[in-house]
Amino acid sequence: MSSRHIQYAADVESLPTTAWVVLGLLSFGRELSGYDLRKWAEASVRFFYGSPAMSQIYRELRRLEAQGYAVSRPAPPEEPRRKRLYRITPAGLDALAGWLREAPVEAPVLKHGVALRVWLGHLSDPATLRRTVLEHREFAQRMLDEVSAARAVAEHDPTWAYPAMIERWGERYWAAERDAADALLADLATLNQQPPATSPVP
Amino acid sequence: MSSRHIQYAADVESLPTTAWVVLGLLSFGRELSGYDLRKWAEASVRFFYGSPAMSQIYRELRRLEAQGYAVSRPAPPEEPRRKRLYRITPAGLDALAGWLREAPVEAPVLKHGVALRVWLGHLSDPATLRRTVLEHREFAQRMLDEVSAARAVAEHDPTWAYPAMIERWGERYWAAERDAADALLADLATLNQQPPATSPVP
DNA sequence: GGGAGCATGTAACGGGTTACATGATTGG
DNA sequence: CCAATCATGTAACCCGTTACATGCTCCC
Repeated sequence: MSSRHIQYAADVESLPTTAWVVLGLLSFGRELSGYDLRKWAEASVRFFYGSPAMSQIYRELRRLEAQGYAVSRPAPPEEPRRKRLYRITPAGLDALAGWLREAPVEAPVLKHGVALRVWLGHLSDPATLRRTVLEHREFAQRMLDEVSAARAVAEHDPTWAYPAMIERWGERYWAAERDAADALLADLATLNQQPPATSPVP
Repeated sequence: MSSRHIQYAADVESLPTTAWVVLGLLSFGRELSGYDLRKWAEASVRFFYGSPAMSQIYRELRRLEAQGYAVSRPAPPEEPRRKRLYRITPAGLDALAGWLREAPVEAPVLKHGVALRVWLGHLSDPATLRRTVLEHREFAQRMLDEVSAARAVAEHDPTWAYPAMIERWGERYWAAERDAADALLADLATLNQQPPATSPVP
């Protein structure tokens, strides 16, 4: 109803990024349920953007459908389970492409509880710190293993070239995270050797 | 008022992590204003946990004081500016140490808008993708420079051993982030060379 | 004089979480 | 038969953000 001419954005009540993530999953062309989307997000998006809660996914799906960016239908009776399948619309593809073109890229968000704890090391003890970092090292290794497994699946198919590329990126990221944990463990060790630093013979 | 005997936690209506971050800043012993805390967070915590909004810091300070974890006083009249200075209390130190000892370490939160965009590369174009990643590369380099500068300040003082250690960790983290961006740029380049991949001689 | 930075807040909003509720189907 | 998984939601909560309001002081 506005008198302005706006090309791509008649009604863009700008959606939260999570909505674009969900629409992004649908943009690969498959018809999926909320549950499916969750599983897939756990196996892909999780490594670089976390994975939204189920309830959040359902909310975004309803919103996307209200916006005309997706359509849904109940699964046909042949399907054993009652569920609702979502598909992206041309308008949805357009909107997603427009978001990619125009929305400014937000700075990456990092909340690193392990770094926070070491930073407050003066209120902790060496053993606890060491254990915390070691657990994180194992977590990073696990993430690396999982993202590697995910990548192995969709390799060599040009349709999945970009997801595969980001999975490679994820491998590098989590390998670096593991290595940084190792370096931190080494730093912690040298710090603990220092206090009795009245070294007899230099 | 409870009949139970609970050593460290008579009334722990568990605070959000941001409150512990603010209390953590105060745990280094200085008496600071909300504004001071914000500046300091920008120069330290930001590199591994983001930096909360001013309004959030003020809110947490009020809450910490209500809990008895911090006390405040107006700055003395000698100070040119009207402000309120906060100091950690023994109870606050106790509570923070208790949190470090007992609270489970949350998994690190990562929301990487650049990875998200490349993951959706099929809806974008090579030039845009390349520019996005390049900008991120520069962002990571900037973060690296800034954390290095911060580290240079407090080096070699045992009081700041743990913060310095985390600044070293931050340098590794942001260097790795920059290198991962470079690797991603290389991957993007090879992908763009591939489409005319009817290679004449294998 | 005026802009940059100092300093403290209030108000509105909403995104994303956990907890809860419900019920079907599959497979050991 | 019973647990795990599939499948979809509602309700409450609150963290954290942006936008706004206010006024001071420093320095060019």
